[in-house]
Amino acid sequence: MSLLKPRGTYHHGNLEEALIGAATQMVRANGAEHLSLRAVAAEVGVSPSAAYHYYPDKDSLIAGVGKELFEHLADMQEAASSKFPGKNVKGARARFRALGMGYFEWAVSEPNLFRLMFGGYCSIDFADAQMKRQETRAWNLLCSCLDDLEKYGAIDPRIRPYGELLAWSTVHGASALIIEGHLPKDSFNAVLDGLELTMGIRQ
Amino acid sequence: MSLLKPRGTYHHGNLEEALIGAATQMVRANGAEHLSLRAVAAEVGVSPSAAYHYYPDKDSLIAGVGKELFEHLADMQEAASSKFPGKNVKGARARFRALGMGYFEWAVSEPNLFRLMFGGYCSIDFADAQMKRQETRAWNLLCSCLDDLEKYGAIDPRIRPYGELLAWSTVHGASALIIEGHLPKDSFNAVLDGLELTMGIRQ
DNA sequence: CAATAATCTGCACATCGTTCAGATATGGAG
DNA sequence: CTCCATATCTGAACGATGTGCAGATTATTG
Repeated sequence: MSLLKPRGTYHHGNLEEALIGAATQMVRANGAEHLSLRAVAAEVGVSPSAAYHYYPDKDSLIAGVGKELFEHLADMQEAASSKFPGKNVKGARARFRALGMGYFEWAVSEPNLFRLMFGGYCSIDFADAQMKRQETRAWNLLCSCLDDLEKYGAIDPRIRPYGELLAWSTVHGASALIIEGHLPKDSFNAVLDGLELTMGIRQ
Repeated sequence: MSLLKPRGTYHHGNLEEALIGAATQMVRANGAEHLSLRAVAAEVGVSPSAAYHYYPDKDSLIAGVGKELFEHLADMQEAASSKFPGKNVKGARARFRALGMGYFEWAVSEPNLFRLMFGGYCSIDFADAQMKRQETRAWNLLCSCLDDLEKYGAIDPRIRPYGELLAWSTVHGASALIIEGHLPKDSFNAVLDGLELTMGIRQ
């Protein structure tokens, strides 16, 4: 199914997903604050009103984009983590680093999408079951990585209970601050180094 | 000078600041994404075009709000820090905690303003000299607090070089994640506890 | 008091989100 | 195959928005 409706036809056939796809690309390029529902509809080859059959308003469309992005982020985290399957200290440490780096690189490479997800642009209910699951997927990756580190004695056990909270907050905060120009890009490596050092993560 | 232009008059007398003031209040209440330049002008008792004498477009007005907010944040950090002037470990530790808590409480009490500052809503050039100074003011508070901790031997010296970066990233990240509903509000205390623990900050 | 500059208004335009009546296609029942 | 209910989409319209411009009003300076 293509995004653009074949001309001469009346039914698109794939509108709901096509709208999300086009909206995602336009947010990616111009930022969520400049997204125009009319432009999205035009891009897909459909009248503006057609969108209202699938999304009650523009905010819902943006929320739809956000939901897909959170799935995508969880997928990426899984991919990053599974690149280092080693069942030993080295593997666990590599996974930790890959999770943090993956998060940051996603943020830096797609700042407009990252802002949409975390900047209050999309009104997603994160208590919602389906949404919770996506967040939990990524969260669990981090937890089990820390569990592994603990199992191998490669993390300070007094610190372990704070692990997920600290790691996510730090990595997220550094990513956000760097994206917005408050910190230089190359500081992220130092952040990861510092995080490993402070959490007592060692070879 | 009041915000509202006295009726029957032609010149406002204080438009530039009045616009910022009204805009700040409206962002505070409804979020930057719903700010209307026309509504701001109306609130101040002036025609929409009048605003264009002081700000070339709506984004610049929002940027003006942002600049003031960064000044305000630095002021608050100074106030929080100066509440604990003790020239000893206890004082330095209290300052560290107060800086983090102040940052978080500001974020939680004014999420819309916090988003405007850090969510990519305002296009501020943080390389700009005046802007740099405000950020540096807050940054220096953190640095000198960490310097004090080091001086009193209350922080792991190996970790010290990462201190500012880690503390700001972590506190900012936790604040942002909590505001957006990704983490529960009460997790911030744990974040601060964990931060002190991992950085080796001790009595 | 006169003239120049600063400040503000009124109107216009294109664009936007959204609504709604009605057009068009699809799929199932007879 | 035909007919009809239903899903899907169009077109025109409304009010609101950001912004530009010509000109009105006030302040300031000589």
